Amino acid sequence: MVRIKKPPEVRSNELLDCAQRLFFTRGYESTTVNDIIREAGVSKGAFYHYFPSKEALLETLAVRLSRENLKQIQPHFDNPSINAIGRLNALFAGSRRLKVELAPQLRNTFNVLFKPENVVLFHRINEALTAVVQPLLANILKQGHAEGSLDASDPQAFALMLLELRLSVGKVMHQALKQAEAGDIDGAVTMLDDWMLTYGIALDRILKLPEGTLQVAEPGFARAFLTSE
Amino acid sequence: MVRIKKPPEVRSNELLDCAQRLFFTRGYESTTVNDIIREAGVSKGAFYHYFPSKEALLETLAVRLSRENLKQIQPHFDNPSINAIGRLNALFAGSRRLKVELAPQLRNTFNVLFKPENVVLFHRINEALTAVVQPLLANILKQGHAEGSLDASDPQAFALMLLELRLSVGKVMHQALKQAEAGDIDGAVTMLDDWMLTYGIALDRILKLPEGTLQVAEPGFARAFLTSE
DNA sequence: ATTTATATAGACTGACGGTCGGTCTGATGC
DNA sequence: GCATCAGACCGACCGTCAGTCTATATAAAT
Repeated sequence: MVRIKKPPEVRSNELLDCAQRLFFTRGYESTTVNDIIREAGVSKGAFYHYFPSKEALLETLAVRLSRENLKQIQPHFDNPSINAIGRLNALFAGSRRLKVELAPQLRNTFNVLFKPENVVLFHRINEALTAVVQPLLANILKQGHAEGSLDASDPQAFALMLLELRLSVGKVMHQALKQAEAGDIDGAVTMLDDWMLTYGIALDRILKLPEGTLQVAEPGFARAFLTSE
Repeated sequence: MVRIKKPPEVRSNELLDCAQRLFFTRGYESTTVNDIIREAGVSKGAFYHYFPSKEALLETLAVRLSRENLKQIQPHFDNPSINAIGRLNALFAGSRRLKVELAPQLRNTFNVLFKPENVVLFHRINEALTAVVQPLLANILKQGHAEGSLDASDPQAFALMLLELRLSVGKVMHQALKQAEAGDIDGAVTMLDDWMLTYGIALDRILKLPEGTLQVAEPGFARAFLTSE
């Protein structure tokens, strides 16, 4: 094979790109290192020059993804001028906008990440994201606690719990997706809407807020997410 | 090798036993099928006579474990004579008793299950357990909602969320264990106690109960769990 | 120009999950 | 007592895959 040399950063990013594309279509386990290097047009030696193992590549990828994700929602995290409730709602609104905009992609992502054979992929990404988001979320909660606008005596703990709760919504989104794909779109929409409602209620209660304070979803969100092309 | 024949149920249970022991000491990925059959004194053929794959064995094991676990806490689930709050507290008390009794074993289990290389093992077991426990928990919540003693408009959703929350405690227990093993026992005890407190608060709030109604831990629980031999 | 460090190639290895052809045993029917 | 059969059990073998190793091309440094 011809020997092509590229700046190291370009190469490793190319590898990450290919890996990401493959992981998110075929899944982590069933994507082989050979698949990745074939796709990237690179030799085994080059691959292992950049990453000590397939796992390490996954780790790097997870970090990259969570960094990218953070960049998108960062604005809502560091705006201490508005109060904590406002920041939380801005956060929800922002991620909602993102979700609807990228719905088709995101649906696919969800479908992949929640497949049982992709637990490893899911877990790594979620862990990286949690590591990045938890302290920021805790910060907002701390601000709110100081302001007296919400009640999170142990911000770190509450932050982790909120993130954990989010997973249950993820699970249900996945379930709804399957149901929608099976044809029962209305049933799926109703289910997801109900859950988002319950999710919002749970969050309000955890932070001792009047019900309806945190807006995690808006009417029509479920349908928009499940059906938009 | 000498050919020894045993009733199918005995054999498959032996295989499950060995697999369980190995998975919980070395981890899932790093236990090979050859390890299992060596330990069980059985041939490859026999193994694949009973289980179509290593994964299928894990699945069966997860189901077995969740069934066993359920048997231990079953009594607290089906006693509709007392009210829902009482049942929930009985459930917590029961699982607490179990935790302290089996602390050393359980510590080991936690340490294994939360290792990043054991996500698959963890996920399968947790999923099987959730599938079994969620409906029962939802039942209690429904009863409580009907009684008016707690507020869980969507029992299924709340049940899943409670189970999800439980995981955050699991994560922290693991963290505390590591800290304790590193020598900082007092720090670990304090951390875990704080989290259990916060956990209890979160549960109370989610179900709209006065703070302190649900007793997820008692003073000294963290120390007992972390230090008992 | 020569050395050194870095980047790339790709054949090769070892381990592992899984398969396959076959054997052994005990039960059933005659 | 013998033939037949199912299914428990054996273990050599296979294909795949992550990871290693040696060789070499290229750029940078001396």
